[in-house]
Amino acid sequence: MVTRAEHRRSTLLRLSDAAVELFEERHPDRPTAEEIADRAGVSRRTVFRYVETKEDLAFIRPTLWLEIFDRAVAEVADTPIRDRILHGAHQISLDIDADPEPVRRGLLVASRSPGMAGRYGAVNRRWVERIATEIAGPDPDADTAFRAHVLGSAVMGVIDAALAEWVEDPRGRPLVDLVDRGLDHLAPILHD
Amino acid sequence: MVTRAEHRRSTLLRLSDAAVELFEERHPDRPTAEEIADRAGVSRRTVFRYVETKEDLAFIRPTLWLEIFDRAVAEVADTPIRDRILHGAHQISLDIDADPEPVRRGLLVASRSPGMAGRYGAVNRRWVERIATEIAGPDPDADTAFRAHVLGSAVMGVIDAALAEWVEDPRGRPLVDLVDRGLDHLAPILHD
DNA sequence: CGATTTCTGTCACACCGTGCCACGAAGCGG
DNA sequence: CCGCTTCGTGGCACGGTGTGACAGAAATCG
Repeated sequence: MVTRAEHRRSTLLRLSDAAVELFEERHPDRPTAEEIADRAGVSRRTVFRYVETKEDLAFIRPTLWLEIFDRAVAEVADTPIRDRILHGAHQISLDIDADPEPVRRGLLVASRSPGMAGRYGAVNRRWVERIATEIAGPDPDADTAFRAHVLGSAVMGVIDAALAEWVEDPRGRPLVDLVDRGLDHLAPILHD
Repeated sequence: MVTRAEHRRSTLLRLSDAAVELFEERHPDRPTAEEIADRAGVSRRTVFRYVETKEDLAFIRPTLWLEIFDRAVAEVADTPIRDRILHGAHQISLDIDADPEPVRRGLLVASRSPGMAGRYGAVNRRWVERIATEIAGPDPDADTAFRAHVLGSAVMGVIDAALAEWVEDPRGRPLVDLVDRGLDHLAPILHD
């Protein structure tokens, strides 16, 4: 007997893998929702019970990272902002290292398909907001919120650039190192 | 007799205005492509000769800003990066001031519609790349490109935050001032 | 002017994303 | 273990999207 949560999670990852495979095989065309559904062993209708558009299936894992980040940040809530972000990146890296290939291939597919830039941009923006609230702290005034948004975008830029480099060479430097190096560029302005 | 360039431009802006109006009227529902086409006085088919998706019609003006930015930056090509960006922002502000309402309403519509966050994210990303290449200069090495991407995201964050504040109160401080203030946060790290 | 290129509307088509309904399997209190 | 409820699913139908193909009008060019 399988719990509902386990079942949902495994179906989601099966859909994700099927989608990434098919987006690779069909490039530059795109698979239909039905093909993805068939390969994952579910009906077309069910696909849209897991994601809003089929393109979202390429970013399932990066989307799940938000939860990891939340938990990680909560663990070190009373440390400086830079440490919190690094700790979050570290926990995410551990998750990636457990099985890097699907992540890498998903990000590659995403970066090549123009139609996906939009959906990936949406994930990106959610991350910016998340990091900005982390920097702003509770009840920020207008100026603090403004500054937090700017720094949030900058940190997201670090993560983006780090991921882009890591995707090209997954056997190279660990993702955390790349993020660490990127944050160095922001060191003069990144403080609580 | 109307030149082709003029004709295309006026059709595009007519589509943009029709779309913004209808997205406002129909909120939280969304107008169909056919309704937008009818109001703009063209066929549904023609809409998709101007934009890839109907949601793009809310950002027509921000998209056109890229051209203004390119021209402005070229004018002051030999000044420090901060001045170039400020000059670009200044030229864009002049364009906005000529007719601010459509811009403001478009951005408001865009910020409220979840489906649009994605498409707006795509525009956002094009801006990040554009600014990053401006910062990186010609033939950047890997480290320079990495740093440029980080700073590009940060600058985009400034513009984003400035636009968000300006949209809320268009009679408040001019957009250039808001961008200027935002760039102050990046001053310690923003140099050539 | 005629030849050519660009823009348009019409039509047809595959596909997307969603509401609705019925059914089976998981969860839960007794 | 048993009934009742809740959740996840497939099937179907439907309005809507975005695109290829084609033919005609309008501009550009020589």
